[in-house]
Amino acid sequence: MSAEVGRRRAGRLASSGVIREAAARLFLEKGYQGTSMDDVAAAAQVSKQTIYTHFESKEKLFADLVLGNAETVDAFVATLGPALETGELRDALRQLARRYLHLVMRPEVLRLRRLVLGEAGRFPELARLYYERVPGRVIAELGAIFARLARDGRLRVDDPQVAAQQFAWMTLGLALDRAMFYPIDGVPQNGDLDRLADAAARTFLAAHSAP
Amino acid sequence: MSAEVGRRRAGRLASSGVIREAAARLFLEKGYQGTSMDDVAAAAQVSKQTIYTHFESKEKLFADLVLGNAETVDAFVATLGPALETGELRDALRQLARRYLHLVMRPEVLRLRRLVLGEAGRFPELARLYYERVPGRVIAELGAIFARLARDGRLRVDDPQVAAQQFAWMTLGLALDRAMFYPIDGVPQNGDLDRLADAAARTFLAAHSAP
Amino acid sequence: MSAEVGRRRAGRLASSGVIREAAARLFLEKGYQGTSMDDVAAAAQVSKQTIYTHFESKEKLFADLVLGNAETVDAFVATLGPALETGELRDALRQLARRYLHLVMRPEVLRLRRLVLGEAGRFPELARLYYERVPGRVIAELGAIFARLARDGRLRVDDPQVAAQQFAWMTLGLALDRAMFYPIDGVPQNGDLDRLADAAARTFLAAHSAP
Amino acid sequence: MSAEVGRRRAGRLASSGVIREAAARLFLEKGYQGTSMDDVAAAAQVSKQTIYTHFESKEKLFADLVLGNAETVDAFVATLGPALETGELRDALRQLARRYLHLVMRPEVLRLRRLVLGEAGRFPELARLYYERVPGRVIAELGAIFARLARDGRLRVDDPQVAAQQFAWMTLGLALDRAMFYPIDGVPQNGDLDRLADAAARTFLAAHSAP
DNA sequence: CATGAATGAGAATTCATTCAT
DNA sequence: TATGAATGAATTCTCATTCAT
Repeated sequence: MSAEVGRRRAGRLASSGVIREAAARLFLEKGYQGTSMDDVAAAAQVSKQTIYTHFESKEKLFADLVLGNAETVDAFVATLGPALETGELRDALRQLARRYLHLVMRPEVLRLRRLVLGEAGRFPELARLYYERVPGRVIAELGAIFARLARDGRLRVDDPQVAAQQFAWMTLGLALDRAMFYPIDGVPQNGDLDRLADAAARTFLAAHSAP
Repeated sequence: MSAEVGRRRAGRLASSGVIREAAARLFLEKGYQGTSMDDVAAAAQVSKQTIYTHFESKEKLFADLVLGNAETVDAFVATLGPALETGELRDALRQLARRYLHLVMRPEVLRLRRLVLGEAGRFPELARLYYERVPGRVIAELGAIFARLARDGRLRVDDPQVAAQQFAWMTLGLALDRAMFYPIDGVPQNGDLDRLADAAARTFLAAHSAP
Repeated sequence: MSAEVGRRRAGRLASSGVIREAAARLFLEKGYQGTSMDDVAAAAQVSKQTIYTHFESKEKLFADLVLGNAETVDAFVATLGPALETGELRDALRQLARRYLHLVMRPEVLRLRRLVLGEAGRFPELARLYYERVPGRVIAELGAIFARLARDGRLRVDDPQVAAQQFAWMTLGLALDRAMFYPIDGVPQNGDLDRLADAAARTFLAAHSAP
Repeated sequence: MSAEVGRRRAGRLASSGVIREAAARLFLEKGYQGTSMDDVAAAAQVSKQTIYTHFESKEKLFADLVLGNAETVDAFVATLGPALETGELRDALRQLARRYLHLVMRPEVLRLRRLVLGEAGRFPELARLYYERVPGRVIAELGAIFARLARDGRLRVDDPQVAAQQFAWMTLGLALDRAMFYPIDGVPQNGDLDRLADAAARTFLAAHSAP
């Protein structure tokens, strides 16, 4: 279940990378069960045994894919503090809500999320890790920031963690939940997302802005 | 040969129901792919073919289970109007948030939700139906109620549908999302849920209560 | 394997006939294995058990159908003698060749022939019976007539049975064989058949007409 | 690990051939439906999945068998021209009729023919191909030869194709048709076949020999 | 005579994984 | 490192037939 990421040696890189990409594409498109090792081998243009040279099992290959993609979050999380702690809060929150929602509604992200959810029964540990590294991480970071904003008197909240959850879920809630149940192609358009994001920021501030 | 008319249909109804129950239990516990028709037959103590006498295919059996359980929602939805439109709003909203969150966090509900999400790729139509009949339905009803409350001057909202989403997702958001990724047994306790519900109601009113 | 034909009692007739017709239609269209007893029951609009009330088994039902349709041959065979033994032989032979070929190329006949051939492995006895009662019967009768014609000096043949076979197969040969291997719908048109029949009669007479 | 290069492909070729032979034996003996993939696997002493490594499906395996055996015809067809276009025609035709009939009445050929006929409903395309490559091919070739003989004044025919059909079916007709309906073991003996072949040649020449 | 429910024995096909080279 | 061949176990679904009523 450990990621096997980052320790690639030169020789392995070629096959390993090709396999990883092929597997990612197929898993995201057709699901875990819907993807056979034969499919992966064919898509990566290697023999099936070659996959087993690089990845112990289908489960390991899957775990590698899921956790290997958590990097996007790092970049996003890193921007949260700067974005919120400088300049005017109202505007910053609105911008943040928009960016957050757009990020989460990207097809790859939705697909990965659905994939992990769908296999949470089979891979509980993996699901937990994914949650902590991706959605949980954003909310935790947001909570920390809200705490600092509250301490500085720029926000009025009782429990910053709870406030972070409320902000996050007011923003994402419906759009994300709907997207999980609907075909991922037919996802709402940018304009709609902006409206939702703005409304979330507005409500949040109406309740929590410092007097 | 004609004296035992009394328990004529016993055999039939019994099988159908027994199969349904066994299938429900297994699907919810082990997922769609994780449950074989042999498993269902064994659990229901009927022959495999008997299942096919009552249900056209595994897919139909699955659909029957998923949509057959949408009734719980009817009861809940029916209480929304009365609960919110009489008496003091603040208290009613808090009570509602609690009831809503408790309902959604019931293990059967979580399991079914996860099951449907996990199979949304394979059964897009079914996922859509489930969404519309269950979570979508609650939010739609809530939106209608908020619209009436706004018209009567008891609530101050721009767009009642958006407000409904915000209220619903502020309430459920984190708890539900976390539960989807974690083993369903280890779900938060009542006290925690109440805290979250109360906080959601408070934030919502802080932003939207009539002046 | 015995025919069960002709001993119908009033009460049974209704169902029995309906079943027989439905079975005939289905067997001829979809083959023996391609037709399930469920199909027959559905087509006949009776319960499956009702079929078993009238026919001991699927095999018996099949045999009943195959042998029950041999009656068409009786009528045709009865006309052979009169047709050939009166009037001018050349014309009579040509007419006969045409009628024979048209009869055999009728879709129902082709279908039944193919059906029996296809199941000859499973039902050897039935195939033998069919052969004797249908194609074999015509050739035997033809042989007898040719013998009489030879005795009367109207035909010059060594072995009337062999002559009958030659006449029959010169007439049918290609058209029939081809039809067995091709979809039965796309069968040659009347004009073509007539040409073949005429050519067969001509060749036969060129070789065998009395001096 | 690299010393045994000599028998490298043994395993592979062995399996493919063994499977093919086992399948041929079983299909010809018990028919398409009568032969299960389990049977084939057992007869070939390989696992069922190994069959699927070499043949995409049961249908493909069947098609492979049916069309793979068309080569016998090549050899026979190649001899037709030389046999008929040199030497005395009367004798050549009689010899040809005998060889043709004997070839067609070989048990393997009869069995394959019956197999294809029996499955013509399920595999129309395959039946068509078989017809064109095997019986149709012989008749077409015969027609071409008859055309040349007619042009050279050695044969007197209106339509060489029709004459070819008549010759072929006078020769094969009865024996072949009967054999299709009867158990293939109890087929007529050589002497009988020769009599039929001779009679066919005689009749054909009586009608068509040049004056 | 008629029925709906039930069944046991197979059917083809798929899949993750390993072996010999 | 890479491969093609091989496998055993499992899966969904079908079918002719029989029981209880």
